[in-house]
Amino acid sequence: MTDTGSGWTDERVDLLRRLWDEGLSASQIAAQLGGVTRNAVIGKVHRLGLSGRVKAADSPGNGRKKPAPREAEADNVVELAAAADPVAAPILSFPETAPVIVPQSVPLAVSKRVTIMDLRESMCRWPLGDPTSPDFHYCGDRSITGLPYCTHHAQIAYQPAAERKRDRRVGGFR
DNA sequence: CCCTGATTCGC
DNA sequence: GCGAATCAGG
Repeated sequence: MTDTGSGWTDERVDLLRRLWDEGLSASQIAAQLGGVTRNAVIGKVHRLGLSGRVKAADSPGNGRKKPAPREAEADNVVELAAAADPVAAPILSFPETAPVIVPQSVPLAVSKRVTIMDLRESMCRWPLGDPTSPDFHYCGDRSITGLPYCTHHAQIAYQPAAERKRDRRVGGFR
């Protein structure tokens, strides 16, 4: 079905160009493209003659910092989440189908109830439940560094345009 | 240890 | 052309 794996199609190269331009790291881009490693991305970037881009506002130095987005008032959670993650914003304001993603289904009894207060930079921000409900929480799994979601949810959130049109699995937003 | 991009080089 | 392995570094 279309190209799901690697293979630098025009679409993928274009996406690579835009993301690299936006300042995303090679690993972040690789995660979104899917089917490729950061090495592949870097290699391609160099072959395309795109290196040395504009410094991205990023402090990958190391250490435990990042205050984590807080100051939340339970009601604008979705907006706050989007604001905190420019990359996720376009997803939440998603056109076509899907009106504001408000996945729901997970049995609250089993959920870990990771509220926005518990969220750390390295935790998946995939929203679970109704944002207006006090039960609203986040996935909380280890997120792909730099991305707001874990590998599982990143795949759901970032579907390449090419395959997105044909593949839309929403049967339950696990 | 986490991560970053750069380079090499067999395929 | 591609990208894993490697390198050099924060």
